[in-house]
Amino acid sequence: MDEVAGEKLRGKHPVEDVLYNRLMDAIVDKYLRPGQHLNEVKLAEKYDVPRSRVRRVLERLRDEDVVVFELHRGAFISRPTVAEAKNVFQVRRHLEELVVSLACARATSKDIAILRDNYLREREAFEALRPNVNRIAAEFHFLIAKIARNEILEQLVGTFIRRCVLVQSVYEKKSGILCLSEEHREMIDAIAAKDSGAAIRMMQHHFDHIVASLELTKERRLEKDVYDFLTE
Amino acid sequence: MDEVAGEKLRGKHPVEDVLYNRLMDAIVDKYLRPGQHLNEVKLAEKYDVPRSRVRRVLERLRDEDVVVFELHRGAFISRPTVAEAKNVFQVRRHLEELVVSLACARATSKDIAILRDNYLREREAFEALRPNVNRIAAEFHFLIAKIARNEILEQLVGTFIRRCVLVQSVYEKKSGILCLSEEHREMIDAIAAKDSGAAIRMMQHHFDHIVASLELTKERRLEKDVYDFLTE
DNA sequence: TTCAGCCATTTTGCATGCAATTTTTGTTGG
DNA sequence: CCAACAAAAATTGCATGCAAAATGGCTGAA
Repeated sequence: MDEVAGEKLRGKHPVEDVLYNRLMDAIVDKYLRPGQHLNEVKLAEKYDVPRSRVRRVLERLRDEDVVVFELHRGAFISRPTVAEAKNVFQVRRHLEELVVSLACARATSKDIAILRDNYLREREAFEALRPNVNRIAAEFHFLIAKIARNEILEQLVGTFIRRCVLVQSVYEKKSGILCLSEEHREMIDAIAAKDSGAAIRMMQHHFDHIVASLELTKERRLEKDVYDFLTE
Repeated sequence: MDEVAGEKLRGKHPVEDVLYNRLMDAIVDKYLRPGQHLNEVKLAEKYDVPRSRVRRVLERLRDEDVVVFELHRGAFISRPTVAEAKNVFQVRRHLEELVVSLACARATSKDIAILRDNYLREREAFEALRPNVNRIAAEFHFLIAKIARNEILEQLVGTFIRRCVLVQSVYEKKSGILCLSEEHREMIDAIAAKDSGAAIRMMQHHFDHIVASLELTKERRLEKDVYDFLTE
């Protein structure tokens, strides 16, 4: 999940990467929720970096559509609408069809081992009710993308995974925390067998289940909830 | 091709959009070729804007992978490698399969009319040997993306179209300037008939032909060619 | 003549500071 | 007591200026 590192040519700075990763992790772990305002000077003070760097990082996040800038109001964690949510998942689903197809053709036994390791970690985290299940599950999809051996696709899928986390952060039904790791396991088997037809079908079903776990009928506004917790 | 306009919320500025569009047009029209260095102060003087704005625009182009920054050397039009070229086209082809599929389902008669108009303009420009054929042809693909009515997909396809122009700018075989407008016409017919199966196949063949028109066997370095014309 | 090493120039990277705008708070009048 | 208005505080947007780094030219020695 760290396609950020190792970019010396661009005007990137290790300090910025730290802040970038912290913020992104906070978003993926759903600690920072959509609608949240990100104060530049406070972030700058907290991490002891000049404000210009904070701003640079926020702009980087904006370019990934993870935060939104409002004129003279600053940066906010972006709050996808229902339409955006559907569109993002539609595109991601399609992208990952290509991903598994390529992964089936190119996966080595070592790749499969890495996937199986991820499965075990996800299962373990799920059973122990650890909060980082989501991150491990997201990593699974990113690992397949790496196996596809198309760097542009890999990077693209990475950004879509993060955007989808944001969507889930807003629209996920709290009730049914369904276990999706078994679907991951089945997909690994299909990839290992190089059965791309089966793998693509599994991926489609997998996304059907994920989207089904979302409440995409009405808009939700999270930032209000912060104050509305009294009125409900 | 202008998904830039109308974004007041982001910290964007009309003056920046002008420069952005100028640069992007220059790239799409293959006036600015890959490897070209972009001097910040000269651009700033030419368009009479502070350097900070030029820089902002260049960073925006960098985020679309159209320019590359090298540390303390500045911005260059990015020069895709053979591997990148293949990967970009692979992803774009797959994305546009989804695009036509959706377009078939959602195209109105007005949409079809817009496409046919584009076809006529492309054909006309082709026969008149006008240099803007490429831009019109690129616009065709963008128009279909708009018809698909998925804004995220639309925007994404837009960036991939531009990256592919860059690839063609480097790797296109000079010899056979083949006429692709007929394939566009056939695709319009398929979309009008709402025959998504046929439309997808057409799109695939279309991309086969485009990729076939590229010389993707060896790396090409354009900026060297400027000087290598003596040695060949 | 040629090449290595050094200095000057050019160009970018980035921190600082000011101006513009929003948000909040305090006050006054109804 | 509440609403409307005004002033102040906070926060962002952005231009300017300086420091760091790379390129190109120049001198001197082999």
